[in-house]
Amino acid sequence: MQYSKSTDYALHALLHLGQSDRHNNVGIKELSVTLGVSESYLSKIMSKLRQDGIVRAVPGVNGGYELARPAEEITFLDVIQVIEGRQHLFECSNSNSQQHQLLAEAGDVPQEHERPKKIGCLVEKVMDGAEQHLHQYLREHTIQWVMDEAFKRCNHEVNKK
Amino acid sequence: MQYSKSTDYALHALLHLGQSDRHNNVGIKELSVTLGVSESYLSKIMSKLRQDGIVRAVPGVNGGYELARPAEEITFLDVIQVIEGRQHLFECSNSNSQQHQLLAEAGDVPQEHERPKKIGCLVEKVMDGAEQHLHQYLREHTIQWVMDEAFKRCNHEVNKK
DNA sequence: TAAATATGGACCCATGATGTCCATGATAAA
DNA sequence: TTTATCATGGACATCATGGGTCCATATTTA
Ligand code: SF4
Ligand code: SF4
Repeated sequence: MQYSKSTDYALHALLHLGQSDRHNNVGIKELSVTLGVSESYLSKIMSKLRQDGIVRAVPGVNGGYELARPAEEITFLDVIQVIEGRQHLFECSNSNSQQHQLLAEAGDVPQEHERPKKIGCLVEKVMDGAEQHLHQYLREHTIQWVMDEAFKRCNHEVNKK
Repeated sequence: MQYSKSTDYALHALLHLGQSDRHNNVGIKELSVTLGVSESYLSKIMSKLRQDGIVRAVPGVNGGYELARPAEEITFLDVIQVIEGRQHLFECSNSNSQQHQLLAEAGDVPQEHERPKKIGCLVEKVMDGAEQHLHQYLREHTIQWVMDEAFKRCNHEVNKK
């Protein structure tokens, strides 16, 4: 259970776009040599990012990519969800087993008025809770945050001299 | 990016063991029909759980599995790490690219005394931080917790009548 | 128009998840 | 001691997905 390499590439590509000047779009070629990934593969990733409104793309001579919105509005969660999809971390695969009856209905039979009762599974409750915590943290960190931190470190390094 | 079905099965198997009486071990056959999974496959999972000290197994007539320690000491994180492994959620795959130089050294050259400086990557810092939050939540929820909640619900249902 | 650039479909390969089957070993009951 | 019961682990089989390449096409600017 790991994030794919594509997520790695996407994050680094966005960081490069962020560091480049605004309104100065950078082509797939430059991104490719900077990240050390083939143009073919990287273009697939950039295409996804464009479809989800993270970057803008302009074809033709001197074309390329640029961030579609300020770097402080692009969170890690945004990027990850574009690449990895939005499926839940945990999805029950045997809700028709005997186990399910026990856990979901807690050994009791609530048959009045035929309500299915939608109590909500306890296992999913834990897993979804965990996922929420993960997502909250990823939502609080943006591309801009990384660039800011890098800048601070740079200054600190200079002051030490 | 999703937890595997094996994790699902492992959790449910442990819940079943927890609900069964202590010192009354349950065989792979019973687990198999309860969860609706083949004996062959489920036994692979139970074997893993045994190797990591989550359950105990005794062969022979009237043999089977039982929890190796109290249910309140078996966390969701324990189970997940046994099945999914202990690799990090994010592992950098291109630390020799040009990007890396920029981010890890923040555009500066700390060449005094040849220290590699081990500053720590900012991207990994975010991802590992997120992973810590995820793990913390999973560490706080145990097999016993699920059983307790199910019990509460059962009581609540009875009181309403 | 021509060169540069992004887009998207078709395809390939390696790896891992899921699952089955069987030979072997260990244990307790008869 | 014998035997039925049960767990263990290796060898496969199958399938989905990640990771990646190649090429034909469309779009834009010089
Ligand atoms: S109790 Fe929850 S996880 Fe278990 S089978 Fe039912 S829905 Fe699935
Ligand atoms: S900056 Fe971090 S994530 Fe990026 S290449 Fe270096 S180690 Fe990897």
